[in-house]
Amino acid sequence: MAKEKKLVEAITPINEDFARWYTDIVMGAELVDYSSVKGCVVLRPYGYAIWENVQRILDGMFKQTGHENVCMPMFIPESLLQKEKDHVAGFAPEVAWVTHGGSEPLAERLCVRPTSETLFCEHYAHVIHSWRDLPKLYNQWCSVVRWEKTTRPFLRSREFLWQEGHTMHETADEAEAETLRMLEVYRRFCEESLMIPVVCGQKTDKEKFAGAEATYTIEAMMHDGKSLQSGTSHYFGDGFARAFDVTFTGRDNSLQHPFQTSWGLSTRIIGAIIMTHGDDNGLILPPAVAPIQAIIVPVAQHKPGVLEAAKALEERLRVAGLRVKTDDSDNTPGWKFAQYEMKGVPLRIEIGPRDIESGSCVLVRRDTNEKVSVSLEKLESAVAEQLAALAKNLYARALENRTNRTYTCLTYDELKATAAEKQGFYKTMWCGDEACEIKLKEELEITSRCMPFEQEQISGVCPVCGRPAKKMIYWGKAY
RNA sequence: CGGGGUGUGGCUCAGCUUGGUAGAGCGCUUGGUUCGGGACCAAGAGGCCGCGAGUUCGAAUCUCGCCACUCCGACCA
Repeated sequence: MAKEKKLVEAITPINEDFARWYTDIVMGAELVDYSSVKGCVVLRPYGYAIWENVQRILDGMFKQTGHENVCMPMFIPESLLQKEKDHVAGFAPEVAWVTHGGSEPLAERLCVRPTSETLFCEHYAHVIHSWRDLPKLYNQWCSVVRWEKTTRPFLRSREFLWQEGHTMHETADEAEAETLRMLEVYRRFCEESLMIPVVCGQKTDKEKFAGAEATYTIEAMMHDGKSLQSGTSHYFGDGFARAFDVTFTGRDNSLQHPFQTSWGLSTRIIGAIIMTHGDDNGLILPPAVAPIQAIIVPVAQHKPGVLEAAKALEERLRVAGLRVKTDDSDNTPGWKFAQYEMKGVPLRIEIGPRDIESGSCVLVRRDTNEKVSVSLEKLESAVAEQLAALAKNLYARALENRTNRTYTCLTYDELKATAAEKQGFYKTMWCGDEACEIKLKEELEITSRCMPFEQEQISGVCPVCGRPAKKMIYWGKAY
């Protein structure tokens, strides 16, 4: 009993205070540490390793779609940032400025990039001359800075890591297709690697990216029913190209502006993983990005043969291509169990004298806590099966949560009552007028999440104003 | 940027009301016994009480200012 009490004290229960639970997990699983600059966190080895796995998988997908990585400067001269007026209006309030070099004031202050559209455009103007130079399919992995007022690890920090893809195309159709193609890459990554179901759709004009013609999003629902924009893809038309004077000679020998896209996914996705899959015992990591996919815990490791047996399992699984570790520290097995549950390791492998005698080991799934004893001969296949089953279950659980928390509302009163009582997606029709969107934000404190690609005709009218509806839309509260 | 909370060994906090030798638990180090759900015993190390001014013979404690972190809102990826 005393032991159980201690376990509860270690992490705030998820349904008691979700925000505190989140902070407990982030610190307890050793993902981050705070630094002396507000909103700038240290990504510790375990947290950074998750990001490295995200990078590796996504980068592979980008290579398959023909994108090349580049590295842009981190400073943007003020005059360059100001060339596209919607863009600068959107970002100006939250940029950090460099005003001095050493002790000398700079002739022109430099902004620390909040995003790199302007830098890419300046560069594209130099390297794009002919339709034969198109498309340009670039991506960069970097950090950007946005001087947020309040901050939370992964969800909202002043400096964060991300990738930003920036492409230029000969035609509008081609650029629009690219925008949607990359959104689909994000969807596949989230659903197939992270086991997070997402709603794909378009943002309203109010919520779209500063300077974009259209913004598309993948929205994920967290455990508590709040929404998290997990990746975005923007279509710019030729607006930036015009503002930055990017031109090329077309097939018909006329001077034209290329059409542009950009798309990004950040370390915020780690917040999504935590808040989608975690539970009262800690983090649960999808196997594809787990730094350790299986943790081997030797039991009674001082007894002859135990550690050797554990190391033999580790070696076999490593050869089979798994990220695996043996914890041979002198902490007790119980301590190790709790520790790796906190860190979200998908599978635990216990091996002790009893197992060695019977030629087996014990596998324990992090999601269900199910224990199975497996013959050592079948180790590799059993581990693979358990990991696959866990991944499948993570997706199913997350989808179930989203389904249970998606509410269809036909009238304003119904929407008001639901938004007041239940956290989730509120599915309604919408007339398309921003006035209705603003009203919902002011009166019900909900914002539009997206207009899903998969549309349904759930009624004929907008519940806010009663006029004919154009689209089905999801509303919610967002992180 | 608005509202709340908190700053005391690495961590969680007590002490402050009523000024007078800086404490506890956990963690850490060393040695020993343990090991199938957060072990136990013993001996140690470790603090300019967030920072700066005041008041006072004397400040962790009282006064003023500042800073940081954190939570809840508004905004973003």
